Amino acid sequence: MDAQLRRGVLDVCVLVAIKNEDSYGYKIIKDLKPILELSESTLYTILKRLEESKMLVVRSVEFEGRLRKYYHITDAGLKRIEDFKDEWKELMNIYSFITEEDKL
Amino acid sequence: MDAQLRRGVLDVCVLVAIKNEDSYGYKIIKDLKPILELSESTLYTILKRLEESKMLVVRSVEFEGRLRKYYHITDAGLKRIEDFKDEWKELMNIYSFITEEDKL
DNA sequence: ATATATACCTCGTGATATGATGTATAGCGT
DNA sequence: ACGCTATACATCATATCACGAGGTATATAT
Repeated sequence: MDAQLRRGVLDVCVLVAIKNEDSYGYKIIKDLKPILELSESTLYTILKRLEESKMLVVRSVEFEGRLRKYYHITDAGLKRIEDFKDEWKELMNIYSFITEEDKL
Repeated sequence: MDAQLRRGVLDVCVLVAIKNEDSYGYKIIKDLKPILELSESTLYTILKRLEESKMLVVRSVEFEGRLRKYYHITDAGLKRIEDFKDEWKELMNIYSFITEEDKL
């Protein structure tokens, strides 16, 4: 998929991935794999940004000798998902423009 | 609309705006206004990029003492629009993921 | 005269995704 | 014992991109 189009949905997908159950980096990548491939460097960048913008909070847990950072969505994060749905409507208008003009 | 989401459709909208009839910068902005607001700096950046990637070709015309640069879409430009439609299908999958997970 | 519309252009900035690279542990096969 | 793979985190450099701010110039209307 086009890189630009992808960027528009990346952060929302990550938020959705942790929405119903707190999750951690490695698991998020595996869970999203069927929908959207993303590398670790990409994900951790996004997670950091989402944390800075207070859309999620982090909690570190020791698990089998390894560190795990569990991410939990905040109200702001939930709102981001809702806002995305509104933006999608605008995007549908643009899509209609693209396909209808194309028919002429 | 979210900046990232917007980026995914900007160049395709510009291509569609010149698809059926050659057009020039100022006119493209006015034509796209009901669909998508874009500034001159944004548009000219996009036009230059689309020219560099050979999705359109340019022809300069003197009109009432002012310079006009008419943009004409190429086969590569038309293909870009078609590719976008395929990408849209992928994007719809992602959208379904976002809305369905959200229901749980 | 001045403001507005037309029409182009460039530069600097901030935001972003991504590959490359690094650190460290657990577990499994040979 | 050794190497490999999976797990799990992190950082840095780079390239791409939209956009505001600012610049140039002409025609027309007030």
